[in-house]
Amino acid sequence: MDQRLLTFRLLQVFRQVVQHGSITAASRALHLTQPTVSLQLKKLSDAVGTPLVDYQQQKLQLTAAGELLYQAAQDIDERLSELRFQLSQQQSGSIGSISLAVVNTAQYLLPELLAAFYQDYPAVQVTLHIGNRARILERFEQQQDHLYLFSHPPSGDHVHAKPVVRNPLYLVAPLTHWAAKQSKLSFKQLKTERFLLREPGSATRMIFDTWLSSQAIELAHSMQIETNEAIRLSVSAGLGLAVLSAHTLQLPHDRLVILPVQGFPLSSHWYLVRHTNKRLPPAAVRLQQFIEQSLAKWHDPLGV
Amino acid sequence: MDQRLLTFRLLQVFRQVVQHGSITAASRALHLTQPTVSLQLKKLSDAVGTPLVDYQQQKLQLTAAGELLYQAAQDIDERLSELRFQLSQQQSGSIGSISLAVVNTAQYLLPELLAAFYQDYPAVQVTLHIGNRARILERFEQQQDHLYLFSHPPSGDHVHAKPVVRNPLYLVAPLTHWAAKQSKLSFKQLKTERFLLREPGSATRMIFDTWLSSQAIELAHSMQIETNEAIRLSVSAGLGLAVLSAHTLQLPHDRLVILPVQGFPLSSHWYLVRHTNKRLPPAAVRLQQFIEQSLAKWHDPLGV
DNA sequence: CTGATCCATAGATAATTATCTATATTGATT
DNA sequence: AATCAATATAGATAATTATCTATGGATCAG
Repeated sequence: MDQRLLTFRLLQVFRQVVQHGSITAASRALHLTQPTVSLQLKKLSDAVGTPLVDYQQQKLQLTAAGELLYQAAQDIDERLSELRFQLSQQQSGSIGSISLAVVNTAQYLLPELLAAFYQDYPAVQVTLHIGNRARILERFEQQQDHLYLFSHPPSGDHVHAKPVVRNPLYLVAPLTHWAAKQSKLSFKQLKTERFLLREPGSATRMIFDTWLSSQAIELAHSMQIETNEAIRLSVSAGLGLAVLSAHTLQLPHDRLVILPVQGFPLSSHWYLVRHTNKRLPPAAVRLQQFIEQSLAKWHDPLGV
Repeated sequence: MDQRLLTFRLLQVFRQVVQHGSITAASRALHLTQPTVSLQLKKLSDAVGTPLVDYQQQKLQLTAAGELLYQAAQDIDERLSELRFQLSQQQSGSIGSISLAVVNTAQYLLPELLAAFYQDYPAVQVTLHIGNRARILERFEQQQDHLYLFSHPPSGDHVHAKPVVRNPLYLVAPLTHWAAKQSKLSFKQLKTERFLLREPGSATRMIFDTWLSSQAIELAHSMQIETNEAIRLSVSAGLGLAVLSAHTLQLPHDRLVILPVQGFPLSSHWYLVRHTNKRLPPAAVRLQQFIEQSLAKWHDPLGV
């Protein structure tokens, strides 16, 4: 068999000849002239190297080789139909696998959001990577994921960042703190307090540091703690004050009080980030749209 | 997906790109220039309607659509390989289904012969049709079989008949018959005896009738019996004389004696017959060759 | 900053496929 | 013998495929 002479069209014409039982009937069905179909059949038998049809009392029947080829032609046509269906599903975004990477704090945003997404797109599979900002930045640089969620996105030509929700940063104190009773404070009143801070490079830390610089303020005492969860627990226990995202707070459970300090909450956003050059598959486009639409509805439960 | 733009060559080139990991490497493997392969890949993605490859840090990887297409291309290539193998097996004659139709008497020839054939061609399937001459003639006219075995073949333009073995017709008598003691007889001495004959149209009957006409002899008494088996048993029982094929006799079991009548045995052959216009599949060619070669070795156990 | 490597595009050509019309051949039917 | 239906072949043309060379763009290593 000479595969170089084989085309999908020849196989299609052959299948029509078999199914219609004659060259003339097949030519009518295909809107071709009878000599055209006859020649196509001849070309196909040349490609195979042996006759494909025979006539028994003027009735067309397949030779053994023709039977084998017909079955293969059916299998190939069926496989192409399945491919067409798979592609249409994949292109519609209703099926696929997506990789989403978020910094630690963003994990509070996602459980309900992803649960709702799965309701709409049960056949889409989301792999969630959670890490500190440095780790997620590394993944971004290596283009390991489709989408990223940063509160302080990287910058550069290859970064396509879009704010999707506000992320107010509140100054919090333990319930028993003297400042808890005040109705209005300035930050200078608190500059001798101990502040519990995240590691350099974390978004909250960067934003707070930037604000302090803009106010020409230096903290007297600070203590570095690695996770927001530990910071919350430490503030409750009276270890000091802290700046935390509204998305991480769950008052009144937290046993914290938000201090009404002038200039607070610090304004910030969560950004949905993707690589500028990376083409998103349809399912990732769906997830992006879903995140944007869902988070657009978010209202700060702590704000006026 | 636009199947009209798809060719086997495009799929083959695509598979090479994936397997070699780059367009340049694939072009070297295919002995094509790099722009050629790049353009083929673009044509394929145009046919599918979406990009098939992506680059992550200058490293080629498949998109989701590319994964689907690659799998389908692999499946199709595998199916074509299977077809090629099946065709080569079918063309070699080592596989296939054959229909063989023989008249009643020829059934004695075949068991050992077909047993030996199956030893050499275990994957060939032979369907054997046995009937009287009229029935097999009908099958021949309707081109229902690949091969036929006649002792008196039909004639005409569409008949391709080849003698494959001698078929001597002996005159037989019961052991106790007066003629059994003679060392030399002429037929005229027996013309008053009762002859047990097959039905008109049977080969043995036709050949014997032809001989009688050539000798200007008419039988005084005759009795028609439908099967050779019944004729043998009847001769043994003393009902009369008969003309039987050497292939049907199994002396001494038969309790018969062959009369040494001048002009006997009548000379006859078995013919392997096929339709002139009917193209034989390779396995049927094998069977034909096998039958010819096997029966060429046959020696009449009753002759000198 | 330069050179190497890989990929994409433009322009071009040869080969091949797909299709047409015209007509001859074969076999069956009237 | 004439007619009809189906098929095969010849000659021709338009469309498409497959491939080339030339060259520009992007990225990385030295």
